[in-house]
Amino acid sequence: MILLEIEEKWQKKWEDARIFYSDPKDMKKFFVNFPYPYVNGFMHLGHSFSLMRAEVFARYKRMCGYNTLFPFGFHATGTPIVAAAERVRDGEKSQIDILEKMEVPKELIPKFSDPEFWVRYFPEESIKDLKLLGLCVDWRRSFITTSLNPFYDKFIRWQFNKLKEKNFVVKGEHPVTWCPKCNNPIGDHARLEGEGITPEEIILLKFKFENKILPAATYRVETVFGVTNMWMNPGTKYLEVEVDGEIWIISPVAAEKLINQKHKINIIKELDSKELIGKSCENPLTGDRVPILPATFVSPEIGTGVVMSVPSHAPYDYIALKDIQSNPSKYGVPDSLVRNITPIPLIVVEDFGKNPAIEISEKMGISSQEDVDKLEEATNIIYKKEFHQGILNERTGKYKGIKVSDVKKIIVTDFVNSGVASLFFELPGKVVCRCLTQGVVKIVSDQWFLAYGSPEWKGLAKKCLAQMNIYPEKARKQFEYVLDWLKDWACTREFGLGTKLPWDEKWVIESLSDSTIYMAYYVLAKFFEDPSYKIDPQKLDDYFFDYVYLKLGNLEEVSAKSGLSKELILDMKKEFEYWYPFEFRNSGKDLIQNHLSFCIFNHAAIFPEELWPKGFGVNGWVLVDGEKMSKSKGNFYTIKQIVKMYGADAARITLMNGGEGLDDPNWDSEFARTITDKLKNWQDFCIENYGKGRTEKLYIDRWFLSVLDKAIKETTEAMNDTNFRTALSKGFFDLQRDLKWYLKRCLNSPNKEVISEVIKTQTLILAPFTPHICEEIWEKLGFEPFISNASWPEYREEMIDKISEESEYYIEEVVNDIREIISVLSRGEQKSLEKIEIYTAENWKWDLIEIIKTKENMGEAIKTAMSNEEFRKNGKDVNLIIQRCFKNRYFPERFDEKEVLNEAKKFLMEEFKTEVNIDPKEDPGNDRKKAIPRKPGMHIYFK
RNA sequence: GCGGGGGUUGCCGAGCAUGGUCUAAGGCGCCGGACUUAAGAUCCGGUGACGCAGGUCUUCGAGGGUUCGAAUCCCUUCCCCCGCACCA
Repeated sequence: MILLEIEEKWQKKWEDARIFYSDPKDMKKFFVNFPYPYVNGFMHLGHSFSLMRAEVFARYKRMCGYNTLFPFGFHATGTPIVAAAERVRDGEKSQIDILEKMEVPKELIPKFSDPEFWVRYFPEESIKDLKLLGLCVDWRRSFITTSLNPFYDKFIRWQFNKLKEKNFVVKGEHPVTWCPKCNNPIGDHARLEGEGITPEEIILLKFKFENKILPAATYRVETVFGVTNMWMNPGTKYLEVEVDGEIWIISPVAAEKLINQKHKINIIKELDSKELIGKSCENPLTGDRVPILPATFVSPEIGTGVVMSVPSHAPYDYIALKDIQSNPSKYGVPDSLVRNITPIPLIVVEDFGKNPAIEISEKMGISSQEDVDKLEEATNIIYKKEFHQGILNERTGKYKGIKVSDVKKIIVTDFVNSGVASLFFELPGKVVCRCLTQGVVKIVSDQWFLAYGSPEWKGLAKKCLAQMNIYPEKARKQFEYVLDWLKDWACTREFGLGTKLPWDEKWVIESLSDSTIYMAYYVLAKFFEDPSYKIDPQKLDDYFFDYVYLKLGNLEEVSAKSGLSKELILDMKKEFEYWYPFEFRNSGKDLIQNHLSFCIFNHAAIFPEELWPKGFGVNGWVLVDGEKMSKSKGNFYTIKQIVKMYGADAARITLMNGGEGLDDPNWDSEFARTITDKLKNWQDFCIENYGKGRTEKLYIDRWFLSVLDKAIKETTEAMNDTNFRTALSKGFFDLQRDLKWYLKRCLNSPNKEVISEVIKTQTLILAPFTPHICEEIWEKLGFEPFISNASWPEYREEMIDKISEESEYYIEEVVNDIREIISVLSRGEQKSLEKIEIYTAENWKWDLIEIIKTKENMGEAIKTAMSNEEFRKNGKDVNLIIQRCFKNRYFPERFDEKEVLNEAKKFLMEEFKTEVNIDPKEDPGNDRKKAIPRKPGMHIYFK
């Protein structure tokens, strides 16, 4: 059963009482937020974990006496929605399927051909779903991004003008994976094929051929010193092309690529490779003349279709060369041309001989250039080894004696500067756009960048990070690394929803760049989203945001320009000054390397130090019953579905119990299914027991109060560190177990004060996790609504009582010992007991422990003990006790064992359903002698 | 390769900072029992091995070391996961 009715009831009450509508007040504040979701679908389980961490923290802080703000926006910036809308318009089946699978009402689907409809529809639906979860969000502040929201649009323009003023926006060019049809970069998510593939730099080495250039493409520039010949594919056409004033011979595909990579080209004529094969060209570095030979492994699709041959270090080259040397006529070249070609060793690696490619080919038994799998493997092995360990030999001239990994960059720069080489970008694999077009590399010029690579900006960002709380602290290193590693970020696109770049309106600001400081916008959204303020966005320009956010300009002027009253403007300003900066922003760990770091950078650039972010939380990715969530696996759930199946409280607590830290949290369906009953039982228990019970005080009451206080302490610590699973574990599951033990121990007759205290505390601890049922309990117990606004239980050091805990632990151990003896003796058979006799340790044994506990070591302890005559009488036992204590470094706290046992006597009798005697006069088995402090002797009699 | 995080008893997952009550919490699963006409749920007990009196022996990726004592500290080694971007 689930608790939908109760949930609805309280959600309505919260809304009616507007308790989560947070306004500035004369009290300490806490601002929590969460990266707004992209509105191309419903919110799902994947969002919900990160979200719930913000939610639980917000509720917790509220109970700790903070005026807490938790706003929630929606992100529409970027290309996916526009692209998806286009696909709907084109009637593309796969896209319509996606919408149908999401359970979008069928009749609405045609409307999704308009991007604006997505932007209206999904935020509305998401808000409904999130309300079902019982979030403590101030919904007045919700908004969408892009120019569809003119206020936000103005805000982003302001932000970019600020960045520009500080020279943090710069112009430049960079290579991207590009779709020629969509005329846009193809991000990973927009690919049918080729995820993770990015442009790689490859070097074109300009071999001279007649007056022309034969550009050989290679990842291994350093091997140019060992070239023995060139390879061209005998079966394909080549082109003679004018490239930047030189004549190049390259494959047709390569010519296309050059156009996209900012080269001016002009095709002169087509060439048959036969016109070149058999002739020779000149190595631009060594001046050697080398023959051009045919090889089928050369692909015209990759690089330039021209490959240099280094048989000493490249297995492909070696095998092809061997093929051709063994049968030149088959390849149509004269024997004289190839007979004398011998591999030229260049790179020295300890474990390899002179010609590693030959060795490995022989070892792996590679016989033909068609044996692609083995050749790839061999190439990889050699490449890795030579790159990391290889040292260049004398043939490489001035690079001799240097490690390949150290010298590679230098060589490239040298070659490019001296004009013998040219940079080129290549995709190391096939990329296919969602529109089915194959991706290419394009060098985008006139591109605007956020200069995250700038050292001064990095400096500010690092300073910002240093003053932040990172939850978990473990993730800080990751942030430090990212701040260092980030380079300039291309912040504009030619296509998609968003805000236009204020000074260059052909560009739209890209989605990760318009979402960096918008937490400050929530503060104003309260005003912008409320039409009764009659704010005209057209009148709000930079001067306005300057005033409200940065205290620049003067009120008179701002009021005059904006047409807003001074009071209103001051209210906005005060609101901002009250709430900002934010204390906690939580997201998945995947956002560390972009969004969260960008957030740091942009705050550091625009705002003064006191307004920099105060804390980030990051977490892993939700697993569903141990498996990755995915639509294809059929374990993909929206928030709506989850709430329907399990209820909001169950969903919330299941999420928070699923994990913490950077590990992937796990949604446990079994837990979700069973937890509601447990919560319901708790409710019943509370109602049944609150304010009832005996007034007499027992040991066990003292014990439980101590345990309760410890639980509060540990739970509070966990909550403060956003370790919510630990908090649940200590503050709910452990506490419930202790409660059970307590009830058992007091034979179901709890002390009135104690039980009431526990009920109250436990319910308060649960409130951030399962607020609905806790509200219900709170109300039933007669407290003022709302528990959401009640105070988190306070920990009181003086309630911790070590002696009670010790003595209770003692009882537990007595029970365990009795059980063990019974089980050993009964050997699986059922035997009934006649009686149990327990003998506590004599007083002198306790005295002994008091004396030896302060001693440094065993020797000293024995010495001291034996100086006392009474101990000396029992020398053997004294020795035993001392040994035990020192072996475990454990000296029990003294308490009256007999008294404790006597109080627990009824319980023990109940537990073992037999007679129990404590310290009986008769001791036929001489069991008392075996007793040591905290470990009584005992004798068990069977019938 | 670079950077980060990990390898714990059937599984999940604590513990490791501050070495000793650590055979190592808790959950799940499994076994036994109670309840029930029965199933489910719930509750109790067990769940490394051996043990006819509360004990003994063996385990924390692997190997070595420090220590009276190591899951915890040090060294070596193997393996796994995540990120490395132009994007939500």
